[in-house]
Amino acid sequence: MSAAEETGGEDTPWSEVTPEAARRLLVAAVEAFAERGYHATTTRDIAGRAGMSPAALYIHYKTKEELLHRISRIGHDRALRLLEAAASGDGTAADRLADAVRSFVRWHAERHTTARVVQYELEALGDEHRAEIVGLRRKTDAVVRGIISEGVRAGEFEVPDVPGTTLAVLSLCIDVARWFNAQGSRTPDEVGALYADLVLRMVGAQR
Amino acid sequence: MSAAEETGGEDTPWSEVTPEAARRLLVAAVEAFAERGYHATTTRDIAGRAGMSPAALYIHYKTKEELLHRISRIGHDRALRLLEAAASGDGTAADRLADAVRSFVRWHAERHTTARVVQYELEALGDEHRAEIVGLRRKTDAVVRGIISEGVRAGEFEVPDVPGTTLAVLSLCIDVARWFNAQGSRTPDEVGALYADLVLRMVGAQR
DNA sequence: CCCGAACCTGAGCAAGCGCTTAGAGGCGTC
DNA sequence: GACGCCTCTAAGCGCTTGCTCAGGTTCGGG
Repeated sequence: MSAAEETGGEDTPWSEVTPEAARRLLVAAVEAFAERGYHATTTRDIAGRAGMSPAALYIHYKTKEELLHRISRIGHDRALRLLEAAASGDGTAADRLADAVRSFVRWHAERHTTARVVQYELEALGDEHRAEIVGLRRKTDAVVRGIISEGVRAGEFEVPDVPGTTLAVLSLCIDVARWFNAQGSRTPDEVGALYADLVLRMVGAQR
Repeated sequence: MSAAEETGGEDTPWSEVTPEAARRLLVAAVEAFAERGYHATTTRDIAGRAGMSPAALYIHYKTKEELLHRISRIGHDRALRLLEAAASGDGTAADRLADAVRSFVRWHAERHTTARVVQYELEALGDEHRAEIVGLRRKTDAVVRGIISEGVRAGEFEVPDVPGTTLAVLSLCIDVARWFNAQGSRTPDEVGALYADLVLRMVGAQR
């Protein structure tokens, strides 16, 4: 089992959120935001799903936007750590790229509810919060570009446009959150394997 | 110039919408929906951008949702026609696939404002309208899967999972609408060329 | 010159929004 | 057993929302 897979299994997704009532509200918000979108979700809906009155929300969070920020922050952190774990593993660049894509995609499929909010509700954030998240996304981009660059330098990959290919690889992986359906015929593992193979083809790795 | 490129140039994007006031409202709605999202856009904002009073909107459209449906319908029609033009061209499967991706991606980049609404605001549609649009998307999927299947049958491509690869190719192309920025360093043509190359790699075409 | 149809506006309604406030209840501490 | 602290609720405030409607303007045809 690779380094990425060891840290990929996430048993208690929101364990960093305390107290328990705050976590219940946050989980309810993730569900609601993923289903309807941030703007179409009401604070009454979130509180209702958590079994509380609307006012209870404001004991744990200053605004509805703070809820989105917390979700986005934690999700981006986790996704970034998955990529960094894979990138820092040993093995060829192809191994590490496949590892990174596999665990990144698996996370986006398995936790597609969270991922949808994290990846597609960015524009609802306030200016400072959005800037913070954009910083995390740049780090994500740098990790993937790093692996691809190393593969090119080592002669493993054949990539004419490294930044463009990096963008495409990440775009492909992220969009899994949009279309993935838990009732569909593919498991997160299957999608991860398929995508790892496709990405190795994209960078011209000899497979 | 290929068949796809001939029909790809779209001079008067919303010429099918009449009268002129209805078109102005629709263009304003596209801009607003793309910037803020459907739910965060108010009818007052749309009417304001079109230089009219809020009430004027309801002379031309029954509801705000009807505006979104019209936009989505026209956009999906146009994207589907681009793909069908490329698919029905002559040339190898690789030629046609590259052609399809090139024009599809170029449309998503060039008209990324429209494409963003068309591709990412689907869930704001009412049930019957959404069902209609989902039908168009299935057609889109079938066109791409058709080209890839033909390439496999002709021995041009080497694809273990045709439906999965089709899904990935379309996902990759569609997501251009999300990240493409007109002020960025890449032109729609450049992105189209890059993506056509990447997709040929994904299907294992000998290039 | 007037009519009717098409188009548009100003004013506003009912409903729903994010968020606040006053106060009730539980709980460990002294 | 009175205390302060934390958590939560009932009620509701001020505002915005999608949408409506009575009435005004414009204009081609008779």
